[in-house]
Amino acid sequence: MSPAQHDAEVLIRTLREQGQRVTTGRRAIAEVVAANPDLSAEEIVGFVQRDHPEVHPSTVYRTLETLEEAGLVRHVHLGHGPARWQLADDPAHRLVCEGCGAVQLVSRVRFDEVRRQVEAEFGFAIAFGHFAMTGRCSTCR
Amino acid sequence: MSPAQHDAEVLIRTLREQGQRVTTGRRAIAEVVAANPDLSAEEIVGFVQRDHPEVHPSTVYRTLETLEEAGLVRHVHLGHGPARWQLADDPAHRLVCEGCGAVQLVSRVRFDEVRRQVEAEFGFAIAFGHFAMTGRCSTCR
DNA sequence: ACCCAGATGCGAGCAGCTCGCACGTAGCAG
DNA sequence: CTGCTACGTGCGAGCTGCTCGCATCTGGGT
Repeated sequence: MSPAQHDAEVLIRTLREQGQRVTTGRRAIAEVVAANPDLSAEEIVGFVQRDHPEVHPSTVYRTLETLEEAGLVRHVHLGHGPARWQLADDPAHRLVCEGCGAVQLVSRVRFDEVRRQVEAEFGFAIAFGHFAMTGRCSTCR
Repeated sequence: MSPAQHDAEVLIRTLREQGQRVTTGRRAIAEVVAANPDLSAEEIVGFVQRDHPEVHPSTVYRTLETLEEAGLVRHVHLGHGPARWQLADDPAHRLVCEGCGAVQLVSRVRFDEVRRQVEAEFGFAIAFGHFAMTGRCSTCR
């Protein structure tokens, strides 16, 4: 079993443990999100409908919301345009270049020092995640 | 003349210097943005239409775009919902609490150290601005 | 005072969701 | 294995926050 399949299993199992029903659509959506980080909802619809054309876009939106409330996935805004979905325990933070649009993945733990510093100085605990950080990558500077 | 009126004058003058036309609508929009940071486009429409009810919402959107291209204003996303507009030289960065929604203004220069650190480690120049930083304020933690 | 590129009012259109409703099915009780 | 029912779904309408095309108007140079 691939790591992504394993992740999807965990999502599905956790959903069931929380008293939620497991449907074909939910299972397919969990698999797609686990296997493909940073897809938009519309892209997820595309992947899901390859195998399950009957799954409606609104079901995808609602399922993503359910999974997010369950703390299993999260969405992040990389710029204008649709939100991007990923597993809640995705260990990377996104740096988006305003010049070329490139997305640089950086391990979250490498921001611990910055987080500590901001927390000490401003009493504010940054939750890197909901919005990407925008700026200029080394080649665009 | 209030500082905001002065700022508005600078905006208008710079527009004209860039070969753009100065209209009643543009003047009114510049004054509203200079006097009230972090308004949404729709709120700006409201303010402008008090004195100039003929100014159409689409004019406000287009003028904000023009002012942004001229480097005079910028928009920032504080969360879901409409963008918020401010003068490009607004010296504050926004920290938005995910718990209570409070917006904490922090002088940008106080992030210089963080910026330097991230640049040294990841080769990425963070442009605090287009997205606010989300997290938890001291009272919500 | 005249001219015309550029700005505006207006309304249609679009992206990205969100919601209400009727139907269908997961999952539990028996 | 069967039946029940509340939760999930397909479907389409609706909503927010812009964006655009077009005809008309006007700022500002001559």
